[in-house]
Amino acid sequence: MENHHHNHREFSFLTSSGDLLRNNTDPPIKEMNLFSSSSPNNNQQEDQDQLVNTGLNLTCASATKSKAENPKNSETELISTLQIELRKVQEENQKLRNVLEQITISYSQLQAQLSITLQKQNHVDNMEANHVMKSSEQKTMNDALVSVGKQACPPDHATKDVVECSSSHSSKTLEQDLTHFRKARVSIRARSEAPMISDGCQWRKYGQKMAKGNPCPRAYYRCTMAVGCPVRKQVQRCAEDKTVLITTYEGNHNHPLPPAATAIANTTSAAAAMLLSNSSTSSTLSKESAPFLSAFPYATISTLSSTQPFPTITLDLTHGHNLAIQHNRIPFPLQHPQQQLLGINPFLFSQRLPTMALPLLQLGQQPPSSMVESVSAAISSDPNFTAALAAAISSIIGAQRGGDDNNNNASVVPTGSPQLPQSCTTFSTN
DNA sequence: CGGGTTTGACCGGCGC
DNA sequence: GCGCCGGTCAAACCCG
Repeated sequence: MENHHHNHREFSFLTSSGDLLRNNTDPPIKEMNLFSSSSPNNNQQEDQDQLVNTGLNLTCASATKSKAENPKNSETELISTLQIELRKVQEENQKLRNVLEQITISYSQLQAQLSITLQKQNHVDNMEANHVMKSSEQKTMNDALVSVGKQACPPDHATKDVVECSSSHSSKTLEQDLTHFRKARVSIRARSEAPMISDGCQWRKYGQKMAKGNPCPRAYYRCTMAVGCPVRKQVQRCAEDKTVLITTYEGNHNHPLPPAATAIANTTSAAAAMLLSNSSTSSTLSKESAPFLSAFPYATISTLSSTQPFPTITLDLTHGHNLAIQHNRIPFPLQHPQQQLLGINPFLFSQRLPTMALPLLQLGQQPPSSMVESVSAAISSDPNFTAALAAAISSIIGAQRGGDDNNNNASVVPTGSPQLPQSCTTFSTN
Protein backbone atom coordinates (compact mmCIF):
# COMPACT_ATOMS: atom_id res chain seq x y z
CA MET A 1 0.00 0.00 0.00
CA GLU A 2 2.69 2.41 0.98
CA ASN A 3 4.86 1.33 -1.86
CA HIS A 4 3.52 -0.51 -4.83
CA HIS A 5 7.00 -1.51 -5.92
CA HIS A 6 7.37 -4.15 -3.27
CA ASN A 7 4.92 -6.56 -1.83
CA HIS A 8 6.99 -7.33 1.23
CA ARG A 9 4.90 -6.75 4.30
CA GLU A 10 5.79 -6.83 7.91
CA PHE A 11 4.75 -5.75 11.35
CA SER A 12 6.54 -5.78 14.61
CA PHE A 13 5.90 -6.40 18.25
CA LEU A 14 7.07 -4.30 21.10
CA THR A 15 9.03 -5.90 23.87
CA SER A 16 7.87 -5.57 27.41
CA SER A 17 10.00 -2.51 27.76
CA GLY A 18 8.42 -0.91 24.75
CA ASP A 19 11.45 -1.22 22.53
CA LEU A 20 11.00 -2.30 19.01
CA LEU A 21 12.89 -5.32 17.87
CA ARG A 22 13.53 -5.86 14.23
CA ASN A 23 14.26 -8.72 11.96
CA ASN A 24 17.96 -8.93 11.29
CA THR A 25 17.99 -11.66 8.73
CA ASP A 26 16.03 -10.21 5.89
CA PRO A 27 18.01 -8.34 3.33
CA PRO A 28 18.13 -4.71 4.33
CA ILE A 29 16.27 -3.64 1.28
CA LYS A 30 13.30 -5.61 2.47
CA GLU A 31 13.18 -4.14 5.91
CA MET A 32 11.18 -1.07 5.17
CA ASN A 33 10.84 1.58 2.55
CA LEU A 34 11.92 4.46 4.70
CA PHE A 35 11.66 7.11 2.09
CA SER A 36 8.65 6.35 0.13
CA SER A 37 7.60 9.46 -1.69
CA SER A 38 4.09 9.00 -0.45
CA SER A 39 5.08 9.00 3.22
CA PRO A 40 4.98 12.17 5.24
CA ASN A 41 8.26 13.28 6.71
CA ASN A 42 7.19 12.84 10.27
CA ASN A 43 6.39 9.23 9.54
CA GLN A 44 9.78 8.82 7.96
CA GLN A 45 11.48 9.97 11.08
CA GLU A 46 9.32 7.74 13.20
CA ASP A 47 10.16 4.81 11.01
CA GLN A 48 13.83 5.55 11.33
CA ASP A 49 13.59 5.65 15.06
CA GLN A 50 11.81 2.36 15.10
CA LEU A 51 14.24 0.82 12.74
CA VAL A 52 17.23 1.21 14.99
CA ASN A 53 15.70 1.30 18.41
CA THR A 54 16.64 -2.13 19.65
CA GLY A 55 16.71 -1.20 23.25
CA LEU A 56 20.49 -1.26 23.16
CA ASN A 57 20.93 2.44 22.76
CA LEU A 58 21.92 1.80 19.22
CA THR A 59 21.10 4.85 17.23
CA CYS A 60 21.13 5.86 13.68
CA ALA A 61 23.01 9.03 14.29
CA SER A 62 24.99 9.12 11.11
CA ALA A 63 21.98 8.67 8.94
CA THR A 64 20.04 11.33 10.73
CA LYS A 65 23.00 13.63 10.69
CA SER A 66 23.65 13.19 7.02
CA LYS A 67 20.06 13.82 6.26
CA ALA A 68 20.06 17.01 8.29
CA GLU A 69 23.35 18.38 7.03
CA ASN A 70 23.04 17.28 3.46
CA PRO A 71 19.42 17.64 2.57
CA LYS A 72 20.25 17.36 -1.12
CA ASN A 73 21.76 13.96 -0.83
CA SER A 74 20.11 11.48 -3.08
CA GLU A 75 17.85 8.84 -1.69
CA THR A 76 20.28 6.21 -2.81
CA GLU A 77 23.10 7.57 -0.71
CA LEU A 78 20.90 7.91 2.28
CA ILE A 79 19.55 4.42 1.95
CA SER A 80 23.07 3.14 1.58
CA THR A 81 24.07 4.84 4.80
CA LEU A 82 21.09 3.43 6.57
CA GLN A 83 21.88 0.00 5.30
CA ILE A 84 25.33 0.23 6.81
CA GLU A 85 23.85 1.21 10.10
CA LEU A 86 21.34 -1.54 9.81
CA ARG A 87 24.04 -4.08 9.22
CA LYS A 88 25.74 -2.95 12.38
CA VAL A 89 22.54 -3.47 14.27
CA GLN A 90 22.11 -6.86 12.68
CA GLU A 91 25.58 -7.88 13.72
CA GLU A 92 24.85 -6.77 17.24
CA ASN A 93 21.63 -8.68 17.15
CA GLN A 94 23.42 -11.79 15.98
CA LYS A 95 25.83 -11.55 18.87
CA LEU A 96 22.97 -11.22 21.29
CA ARG A 97 21.33 -14.23 19.75
CA ASN A 98 24.41 -16.28 20.36
CA VAL A 99 24.62 -15.14 23.94
CA LEU A 100 20.96 -15.88 24.47
CA GLU A 101 21.34 -19.35 23.07
CA GLN A 102 24.15 -20.11 25.47
CA ILE A 103 22.14 -18.72 28.36
CA THR A 104 19.23 -20.92 27.40
CA ILE A 105 21.38 -24.02 27.34
CA SER A 106 22.96 -23.12 30.62
CA TYR A 107 19.55 -22.56 32.09
CA SER A 108 18.46 -26.07 31.20
CA GLN A 109 21.58 -27.55 32.68
CA LEU A 110 21.26 -25.54 35.85
CA GLN A 111 17.67 -26.58 36.18
CA ALA A 112 18.70 -30.19 36.04
CA GLN A 113 21.31 -29.60 38.70
CA LEU A 114 18.80 -27.76 40.81
CA SER A 115 16.44 -30.69 40.69
CA ILE A 116 19.10 -33.04 41.95
CA THR A 117 20.19 -30.59 44.61
CA LEU A 118 16.65 -30.21 45.87
CA GLN A 119 16.28 -33.94 46.08
CA LYS A 120 19.56 -34.21 47.92
CA GLN A 121 18.42 -31.62 50.40
CA ASN A 122 15.25 -33.56 51.08
CA HIS A 123 17.23 -36.68 51.70
CA VAL A 124 19.65 -34.86 53.94
CA ASP A 125 16.80 -33.58 56.06
CA ASN A 126 15.28 -37.02 56.31
CA MET A 127 18.52 -38.71 57.11
CA GLU A 128 19.52 -36.26 59.79
CA ALA A 129 16.29 -36.94 61.59
CA ASN A 130 15.99 -40.67 61.18
CA HIS A 131 19.11 -42.48 60.24
CA VAL A 132 22.86 -42.64 60.68
CA MET A 133 24.66 -44.84 58.26
CA LYS A 134 27.51 -47.03 59.33
CA SER A 135 30.82 -45.95 57.95
CA SER A 136 31.44 -49.25 56.18
CA GLU A 137 28.12 -48.99 54.42
CA GLN A 138 28.91 -45.45 53.43
CA LYS A 139 32.12 -46.53 51.81
CA THR A 140 30.41 -49.17 49.74
CA MET A 141 27.54 -46.94 48.78
CA ASN A 142 29.78 -44.05 47.90
CA ASP A 143 31.55 -46.26 45.45
CA ALA A 144 28.25 -47.29 43.99
CA LEU A 145 27.14 -43.70 43.74
CA VAL A 146 30.21 -42.67 41.86
CA SER A 147 29.49 -45.38 39.39
CA VAL A 148 25.85 -44.49 39.10
CA GLY A 149 26.54 -40.81 38.81
CA LYS A 150 28.97 -41.33 36.01
CA GLN A 151 26.40 -43.26 34.11
CA ALA A 152 23.41 -41.12 34.78
CA CYS A 153 24.74 -37.61 34.55
CA PRO A 154 27.17 -35.58 32.50
CA PRO A 155 30.57 -35.84 34.12
CA ASP A 156 30.88 -32.12 34.63
CA HIS A 157 27.57 -31.65 36.39
CA ALA A 158 25.64 -33.87 38.67
CA THR A 159 28.25 -36.47 39.42
CA LYS A 160 30.41 -34.12 41.41
CA ASP A 161 27.54 -33.08 43.61
CA VAL A 162 26.47 -36.63 44.08
CA VAL A 163 29.88 -37.71 45.23
CA GLU A 164 30.31 -34.79 47.57
CA CYS A 165 27.05 -35.32 49.36
CA SER A 166 26.60 -39.03 49.04
CA SER A 167 27.82 -39.78 52.52
CA SER A 168 24.78 -38.20 54.02
CA HIS A 169 21.96 -40.04 52.38
CA SER A 170 20.69 -43.29 51.15
CA SER A 171 22.50 -44.41 48.08
CA LYS A 172 19.67 -46.61 46.96
CA THR A 173 17.16 -43.77 46.98
CA LEU A 174 19.55 -41.40 45.32
CA GLU A 175 20.43 -43.96 42.76
CA GLN A 176 16.77 -44.28 41.97
CA ASP A 177 16.50 -40.54 41.73
CA LEU A 178 19.39 -40.31 39.36
CA THR A 179 18.06 -43.07 37.23
CA HIS A 180 14.65 -41.48 37.22
CA PHE A 181 16.12 -38.15 36.30
CA ARG A 182 17.78 -39.70 33.32
CA LYS A 183 14.65 -41.63 32.51
CA ALA A 184 12.10 -38.95 33.25
CA ARG A 185 9.93 -38.48 30.24
CA VAL A 186 7.79 -35.84 28.72
CA SER A 187 4.98 -37.19 26.65
CA ILE A 188 2.98 -35.10 24.23
CA ARG A 189 -0.36 -36.07 22.85
CA ALA A 190 -1.36 -34.17 19.76
CA ARG A 191 -3.53 -34.78 16.78
CA SER A 192 -1.48 -35.22 13.66
CA GLU A 193 -1.72 -36.95 10.35
CA ALA A 194 2.03 -36.73 9.94
CA PRO A 195 4.16 -39.64 11.13
CA MET A 196 6.15 -37.35 13.38
CA ILE A 197 5.80 -33.84 14.73
CA SER A 198 8.42 -31.33 13.70
CA ASP A 199 10.40 -30.19 16.72
CA GLY A 200 13.49 -28.66 15.18
CA CYS A 201 15.87 -31.49 16.01
CA GLN A 202 17.38 -34.11 13.76
CA TRP A 203 16.38 -37.68 14.56
CA ARG A 204 17.45 -41.06 13.37
CA LYS A 205 15.16 -44.00 13.67
CA TYR A 206 16.85 -46.93 15.32
CA GLY A 207 14.04 -49.31 15.96
CA GLN A 208 10.40 -50.12 15.75
CA LYS A 209 8.38 -52.46 17.88
CA MET A 210 4.87 -53.59 18.32
CA ALA A 211 3.85 -52.61 21.81
CA LYS A 212 1.42 -54.67 23.79
CA GLY A 213 -2.12 -53.38 23.72
CA ASN A 214 -1.62 -51.16 20.70
CA PRO A 215 -2.02 -52.24 17.09
CA CYS A 216 0.17 -49.36 15.98
CA PRO A 217 3.92 -49.81 16.05
CA ARG A 218 6.12 -47.72 18.29
CA ALA A 219 9.07 -46.05 16.60
CA TYR A 220 12.29 -45.22 18.39
CA TYR A 221 14.41 -42.23 17.47
CA ARG A 222 17.64 -40.77 18.77
CA CYS A 223 18.97 -37.28 18.34
CA THR A 224 21.66 -37.04 15.68
CA MET A 225 22.53 -33.38 16.04
CA ALA A 226 25.64 -34.31 17.96
CA VAL A 227 27.62 -37.45 18.50
CA GLY A 228 26.64 -39.08 21.73
CA CYS A 229 23.56 -36.99 22.40
CA PRO A 230 21.50 -39.05 24.86
CA VAL A 231 18.13 -37.71 23.87
CA ARG A 232 15.67 -40.29 22.59
CA LYS A 233 12.08 -40.11 21.62
CA GLN A 234 9.32 -42.56 20.95
CA VAL A 235 6.51 -41.97 18.53
CA GLN A 236 3.35 -43.99 18.60
CA ARG A 237 -0.26 -43.51 17.68
CA CYS A 238 -2.85 -43.76 20.37
CA ALA A 239 -4.64 -47.09 20.38
CA GLU A 240 -7.98 -45.52 21.22
CA ASP A 241 -7.72 -42.68 18.73
CA LYS A 242 -5.33 -43.17 15.86
CA THR A 243 -5.47 -39.52 14.95
CA VAL A 244 -3.59 -38.80 18.16
CA LEU A 245 0.16 -38.97 17.93
CA ILE A 246 2.02 -39.61 21.17
CA THR A 247 5.59 -38.37 21.23
CA THR A 248 7.66 -39.13 24.29
CA TYR A 249 10.97 -37.36 24.91
CA GLU A 250 13.68 -38.60 27.23
CA GLY A 251 16.98 -37.05 28.22
CA ASN A 252 18.74 -33.73 27.78
CA HIS A 253 20.66 -32.53 24.78
CA ASN A 254 24.40 -32.19 25.20
CA HIS A 255 24.89 -29.73 22.37
CA PRO A 256 23.68 -26.34 21.19
CA LEU A 257 20.28 -26.32 19.60
CA PRO A 258 18.80 -24.26 16.82
CA PRO A 259 16.25 -21.78 18.09
CA ALA A 260 13.44 -23.83 16.61
CA ALA A 261 14.41 -26.75 18.82
CA THR A 262 15.13 -24.81 21.96
CA ALA A 263 11.55 -24.74 23.13
CA ILE A 264 11.23 -28.51 22.96
CA ALA A 265 14.55 -29.08 24.65
CA ASN A 266 13.85 -26.65 27.43
CA THR A 267 10.47 -28.14 27.98
CA THR A 268 11.63 -31.70 28.26
CA SER A 269 14.44 -30.85 30.61
CA ALA A 270 12.45 -28.39 32.66
CA ALA A 271 9.39 -30.58 32.87
CA ALA A 272 11.51 -33.55 33.83
CA ALA A 273 13.36 -31.55 36.43
CA MET A 274 10.20 -30.12 37.91
CA LEU A 275 8.49 -33.46 37.78
CA LEU A 276 11.30 -35.13 39.64
CA SER A 277 11.75 -32.37 42.15
CA ASN A 278 8.12 -32.87 43.04
CA SER A 279 8.22 -36.62 42.89
CA SER A 280 10.99 -36.66 45.46
CA THR A 281 8.58 -35.52 48.10
CA SER A 282 5.29 -36.92 46.91
CA SER A 283 4.44 -40.18 45.33
CA THR A 284 1.45 -38.75 43.54
CA LEU A 285 1.87 -35.60 41.56
CA SER A 286 -0.87 -33.12 41.18
CA LYS A 287 -1.20 -29.68 39.73
CA GLU A 288 -1.08 -28.42 43.27
CA SER A 289 2.27 -30.04 43.91
CA ALA A 290 3.56 -29.09 40.49
CA PRO A 291 2.54 -25.48 40.08
CA PHE A 292 3.99 -25.12 36.62
CA LEU A 293 1.37 -27.53 35.41
CA SER A 294 -1.37 -25.23 36.42
CA ALA A 295 -0.17 -22.92 33.72
CA PHE A 296 -1.12 -25.48 31.18
CA PRO A 297 -4.65 -26.70 31.69
CA TYR A 298 -4.26 -29.76 29.50
CA ALA A 299 -1.19 -31.22 31.14
CA THR A 300 -1.68 -34.42 33.02
CA ILE A 301 0.78 -36.50 34.95
CA SER A 302 1.33 -40.15 35.22
CA THR A 303 3.75 -41.37 37.84
CA LEU A 304 5.35 -44.67 38.60
CA SER A 305 3.22 -47.57 37.54
CA SER A 306 3.51 -51.04 36.15
CA THR A 307 2.85 -49.78 32.66
CA GLN A 308 5.12 -46.75 32.91
CA PRO A 309 8.20 -47.59 34.94
CA PHE A 310 9.51 -44.02 34.77
CA PRO A 311 7.92 -40.77 35.84
CA THR A 312 6.20 -39.28 32.87
CA ILE A 313 4.49 -35.99 32.37
CA THR A 314 1.90 -36.05 29.67
CA LEU A 315 0.80 -32.92 27.88
CA ASP A 316 -2.51 -33.59 26.26
CA LEU A 317 -2.87 -31.27 23.31
CA THR A 318 -5.71 -33.03 21.65
CA HIS A 319 -7.83 -30.08 22.68
CA GLY A 320 -5.43 -27.80 20.92
CA HIS A 321 -8.09 -25.95 18.99
CA ASN A 322 -9.42 -24.55 22.20
CA LEU A 323 -6.16 -22.81 22.85
CA ALA A 324 -6.82 -20.31 20.15
CA ILE A 325 -10.09 -19.49 21.78
CA GLN A 326 -8.89 -19.54 25.36
CA HIS A 327 -5.77 -17.52 24.85
CA ASN A 328 -6.70 -15.06 27.56
CA ARG A 329 -7.44 -17.79 30.02
CA ILE A 330 -4.05 -19.33 30.13
CA PRO A 331 -2.88 -18.24 33.56
CA PHE A 332 0.55 -17.26 32.46
CA PRO A 333 1.34 -13.71 33.47
CA LEU A 334 3.73 -12.83 30.72
CA GLN A 335 1.65 -11.89 27.82
CA HIS A 336 3.01 -9.21 25.67
CA PRO A 337 1.12 -5.92 25.66
CA GLN A 338 1.04 -5.77 21.91
CA GLN A 339 -0.10 -9.33 21.72
CA GLN A 340 -2.80 -8.56 24.21
CA LEU A 341 -3.76 -5.65 22.06
CA LEU A 342 -4.00 -7.89 19.07
CA GLY A 343 -5.68 -10.66 20.98
CA ILE A 344 -2.82 -13.03 20.28
CA ASN A 345 -1.64 -15.80 22.50
CA PRO A 346 2.10 -15.44 22.87
CA PHE A 347 2.48 -19.20 22.90
CA LEU A 348 0.91 -19.46 19.54
CA PHE A 349 3.43 -17.07 18.15
CA SER A 350 6.25 -18.81 19.86
CA GLN A 351 5.52 -21.82 17.72
CA ARG A 352 5.85 -20.42 14.29
CA LEU A 353 8.16 -17.68 15.40
CA PRO A 354 10.00 -19.30 18.27
CA THR A 355 12.83 -16.85 18.13
CA MET A 356 10.46 -14.01 18.56
CA ALA A 357 8.58 -14.94 21.66
CA LEU A 358 11.03 -17.20 23.41
CA PRO A 359 13.24 -14.44 24.70
CA LEU A 360 10.21 -13.00 26.42
CA LEU A 361 9.34 -16.33 27.90
CA GLN A 362 12.77 -17.51 28.80
CA LEU A 363 14.31 -14.38 30.09
CA GLY A 364 11.36 -12.57 31.46
CA GLN A 365 10.29 -14.78 34.30
CA GLN A 366 10.31 -18.30 35.54
CA PRO A 367 9.81 -19.91 32.21
CA PRO A 368 6.98 -22.41 31.89
CA SER A 369 8.56 -23.40 28.63
CA SER A 370 6.50 -26.55 28.62
CA MET A 371 3.68 -24.45 27.39
CA VAL A 372 5.75 -23.11 24.59
CA GLU A 373 6.66 -26.51 23.45
CA SER A 374 3.26 -27.93 24.08
CA VAL A 375 1.51 -25.40 21.96
CA SER A 376 4.27 -25.78 19.44
CA ALA A 377 3.47 -29.42 19.15
CA ALA A 378 -0.21 -28.72 18.96
CA ILE A 379 0.14 -26.26 16.17
CA SER A 380 2.70 -28.18 14.22
CA SER A 381 0.59 -31.26 14.49
CA ASP A 382 -2.50 -29.71 13.09
CA PRO A 383 -2.41 -28.17 9.64
CA ASN A 384 -5.96 -26.94 10.00
CA PHE A 385 -5.06 -25.05 13.08
CA THR A 386 -2.05 -23.63 11.34
CA ALA A 387 -4.22 -22.46 8.51
CA ALA A 388 -6.65 -20.88 10.93
CA LEU A 389 -3.82 -19.14 12.71
CA ALA A 390 -2.44 -17.98 9.40
CA ALA A 391 -5.78 -16.55 8.47
CA ALA A 392 -5.99 -14.75 11.79
CA ILE A 393 -2.55 -13.27 11.34
CA SER A 394 -3.36 -12.33 7.81
CA SER A 395 -6.47 -10.52 8.93
CA ILE A 396 -4.48 -8.75 11.64
CA ILE A 397 -1.93 -7.64 9.10
CA GLY A 398 -4.65 -6.48 6.82
CA ALA A 399 -6.31 -4.52 9.58
CA GLN A 400 -3.07 -2.94 10.67
CA ARG A 401 -1.87 -2.10 7.22
CA GLY A 402 -5.12 -1.23 5.66
CA GLY A 403 -5.11 -4.40 3.60
CA ASP A 404 -2.92 -3.62 0.64
CA ASP A 405 -3.39 -7.10 -0.70
CA ASN A 406 -5.57 -9.96 0.31
CA ASN A 407 -3.98 -12.93 -1.32
CA ASN A 408 -2.39 -14.30 1.80
CA ASN A 409 -3.34 -17.59 3.29
CA ALA A 410 -1.47 -20.18 5.29
CA SER A 411 1.73 -19.29 3.55
CA VAL A 412 1.95 -16.04 5.42
CA VAL A 413 2.90 -17.85 8.57
CA PRO A 414 6.64 -18.10 8.70
CA THR A 415 7.87 -21.46 9.71
CA GLY A 416 9.91 -21.84 12.84
CA SER A 417 13.15 -21.54 11.04
CA PRO A 418 16.52 -21.43 12.72
CA GLN A 419 17.31 -18.53 10.49
CA LEU A 420 14.89 -16.35 12.32
CA PRO A 421 16.65 -14.04 14.68
CA GLN A 422 16.36 -14.71 18.36
CA SER A 423 15.30 -11.24 19.18
CA CYS A 424 13.34 -10.56 16.08
CA THR A 425 9.71 -9.68 16.29
CA THR A 426 9.01 -9.11 12.66
CA PHE A 427 6.64 -10.96 10.44
CA SER A 428 7.35 -10.96 6.78
CA THR A 429 5.05 -11.88 4.00
CA ASN A 430 5.60 -12.02 0.33
C1' DC B 1 28.72 -44.10 -1.64
C1' DG B 2 27.02 -42.17 2.52
C1' DG B 3 23.24 -41.68 5.40
C1' DG B 4 18.76 -43.15 6.83
C1' DT B 5 15.26 -46.96 7.38
C1' DT B 6 13.77 -51.64 8.13
C1' DT B 7 13.52 -55.65 10.75
C1' DG B 8 14.87 -59.73 13.12
C1' DA B 9 17.94 -60.82 16.90
C1' DC B 10 19.45 -59.84 21.26
C1' DC B 11 19.51 -58.10 26.08
C1' DG B 12 17.88 -56.96 30.60
C1' DG B 13 14.17 -56.17 33.90
C1' DC B 14 10.25 -58.02 35.96
C1' DG B 15 6.54 -61.08 37.43
C1' DC B 16 5.15 -65.70 38.21
C1' DG C 1 14.19 -70.68 35.86
C1' DC C 2 11.10 -69.26 32.44
C1' DG C 3 8.44 -66.36 29.63
C1' DC C 4 6.92 -61.80 28.55
C1' DC C 5 7.88 -57.29 27.23
C1' DG C 6 10.24 -52.89 26.32
C1' DG C 7 14.23 -51.22 24.45
C1' DT C 8 18.45 -51.51 21.60
C1' DC C 9 21.61 -53.35 18.19
C1' DA C 10 23.19 -54.19 13.71
C1' DA C 11 23.07 -56.24 9.17
C1' DA C 12 20.52 -55.74 5.13
C1' DC C 13 18.26 -52.73 2.42
C1' DC C 14 16.83 -48.35 0.27
C1' DC C 15 17.47 -43.89 -1.68
C1' DG C 16 19.29 -39.60 -3.43
